[in-house]
Amino acid sequence: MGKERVTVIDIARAAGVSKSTVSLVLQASPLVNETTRAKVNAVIRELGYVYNRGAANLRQSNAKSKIIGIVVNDLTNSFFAELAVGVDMVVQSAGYVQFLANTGESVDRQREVIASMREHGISGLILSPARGTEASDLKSLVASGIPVVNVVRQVAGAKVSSLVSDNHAGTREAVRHLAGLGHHRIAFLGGFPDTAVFHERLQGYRDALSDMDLAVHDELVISSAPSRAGGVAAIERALLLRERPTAAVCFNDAVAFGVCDGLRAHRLDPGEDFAVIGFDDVIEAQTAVPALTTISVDPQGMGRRAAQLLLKQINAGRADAEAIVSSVRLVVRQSCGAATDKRERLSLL
Amino acid sequence: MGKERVTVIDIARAAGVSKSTVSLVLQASPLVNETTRAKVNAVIRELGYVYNRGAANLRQSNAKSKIIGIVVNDLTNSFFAELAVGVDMVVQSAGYVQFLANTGESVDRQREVIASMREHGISGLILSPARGTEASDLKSLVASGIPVVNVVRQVAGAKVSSLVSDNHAGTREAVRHLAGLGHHRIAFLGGFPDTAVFHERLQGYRDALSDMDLAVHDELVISSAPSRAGGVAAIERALLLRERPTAAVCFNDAVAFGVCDGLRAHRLDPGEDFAVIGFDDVIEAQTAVPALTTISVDPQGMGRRAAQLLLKQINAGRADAEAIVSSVRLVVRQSCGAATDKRERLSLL
DNA sequence: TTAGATAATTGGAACGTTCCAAAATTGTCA
DNA sequence: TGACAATTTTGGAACGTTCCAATTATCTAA
Repeated sequence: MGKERVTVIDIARAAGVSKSTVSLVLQASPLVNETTRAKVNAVIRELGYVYNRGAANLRQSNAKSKIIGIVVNDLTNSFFAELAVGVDMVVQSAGYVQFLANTGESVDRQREVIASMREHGISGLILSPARGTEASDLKSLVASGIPVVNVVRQVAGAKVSSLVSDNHAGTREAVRHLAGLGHHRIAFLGGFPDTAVFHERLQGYRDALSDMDLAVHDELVISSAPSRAGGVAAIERALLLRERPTAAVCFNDAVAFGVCDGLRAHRLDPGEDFAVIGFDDVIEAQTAVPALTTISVDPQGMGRRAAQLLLKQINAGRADAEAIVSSVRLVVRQSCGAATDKRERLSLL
Repeated sequence: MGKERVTVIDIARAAGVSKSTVSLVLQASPLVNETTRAKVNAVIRELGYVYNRGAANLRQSNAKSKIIGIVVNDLTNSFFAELAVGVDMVVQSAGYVQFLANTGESVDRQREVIASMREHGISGLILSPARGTEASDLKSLVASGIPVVNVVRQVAGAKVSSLVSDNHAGTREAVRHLAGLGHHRIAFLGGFPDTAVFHERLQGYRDALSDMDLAVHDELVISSAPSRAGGVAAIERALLLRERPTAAVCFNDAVAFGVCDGLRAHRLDPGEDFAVIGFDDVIEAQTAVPALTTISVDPQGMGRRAAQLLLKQINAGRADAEAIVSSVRLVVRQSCGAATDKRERLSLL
């Protein structure tokens, strides 16, 4: 039953008009008479017609496919899941649909999925590049005139727009806050040192220490995987130091949660005995115990802004690359030991 | 530069063959001579040709589009993010690409995204239905012969395959384990009571209590949003009871984490003073402190199996609906107070 | 050498839509 | 009523691919 497709021609026949008229109705063209439109629409519903976008954008090679691609490097990290949700929101409401793929930090996989998306005729791409992505990986894509917006990470030398958070200002503010609370041995924990993001955040940390006339101790910078497990590992090493730190700025929230876990495993109370600050403000940050003080980058908002930027470029035909640095703000909660009230947490219940 | 598309005809001209031959090369047909194939492939690379799938599956209306759709009801829940990653794995390696959309539990949004996916000619759909989805919402989809696999939640009366976890056996085993540890006031916390999943898990809880000759106290069943915040709320209410429970089986891991948070807020130590068991085994379950005892449903594995089931149906032309109940197992960690070693956690570092 | 088989190649037609130029219909006003 | 404009409608061509039937090139063996 219902095996063979209902086409625009079937509709035309049933409604007693030409296929061109049906096409105009489908595009909500003002050229068609109201009565005709109503009749055609009725037939469309009756026959259960479904529009064939493949055929459509075969003809209109300029006005593209209404698909935008989004590829992220780690979907299991809730930061990226939320980013994707933010993108989805604006993209949907603009009548586009999103193709989502996960690369798991593999540039090979990334190449495959981008190729596949091109074959499907995406009109734009939002990309959180896998580690090790080079400008050449994106070259043919941008050469073909498909707008690309990089998020979270930049790719050096690539002529594409980017939207990254102000990593330098973020860690800088975090360190200043901790120093203001009287800490002077502040660690920087987690993250892979071969990424630009890591260096930006680390530099913010270093600059803030200088600003506050505090010494920079290299042994207090401990890199690790940017994950919860990595956070546990990093704090373990930090606690082995002859002179222990009393506070830490973490590469991201996942690391910060791991650090809290590790502290507890040593019978230390995060927020009381040791101050912890994260980066990202993922959704769990406010409900965790202790609630996490963190640099808020608002992943969903970032996804929304990236999508808007991309749509702007798609509509503009070919806007030239712009680099947007999205500002961040410190959200003070319990984990840095400075919060004075519990209202924020309780209001969630 | 590079504005106009390179087509199969351009390739043909440049390689000195006909477009039909190029087409055969693209399909890796054995009919074409090795030398010709090599030459054509060289030209393809040289001119930077990209395959136009839209045009292709316009012609071959039977062999579909190599797109599979996946729509989930809450992508910010890491369970679904991991499910999507699992689906992506097998779908990618079968040469398909995945269209992912998030409904945020809205049936309206769900209707929109499914319609959009149909227009793009998906060859199959994996669906974790939004709350309130009815069989009629899927009717025209299955009538058109597109295979659908429901995951996590079933839709009553819908003639589609489904893959759900054995909810009843899961909570049953959890309760038995707690009873075996000597608990006899065991709560069931979290979840929306208007879902089938809730009832299945609740029934497993009840049946296990009966099995163990324990009384079923209705006040120990406290529903809430299936989220971390919901877990906090549920345990708050449980601790207000005249006769407090000493253990809880939670609707899912998110609730369980919230319960741990809530316990700590009352200076109770989860695992020591109160036993907590979750459901799902999300990735954080093993790294959390205390590591969460939970019913493992292996979200990635479930995604993989759902994708395999779907691909099987796509290839079979039209396999009839099958309902698979995926078995679950109790993973004992610290949060139920029964774990004897820390090796599992430490091995992660 | 050639008949017959096999291997390799090829030109159109077709898929379902949109666009274009042109035709048909309706409306307006002197 | 006729002439012109404005509104609606329409038939084909085109988009980039695959399929089919048919053609051409190459091989085999008597």
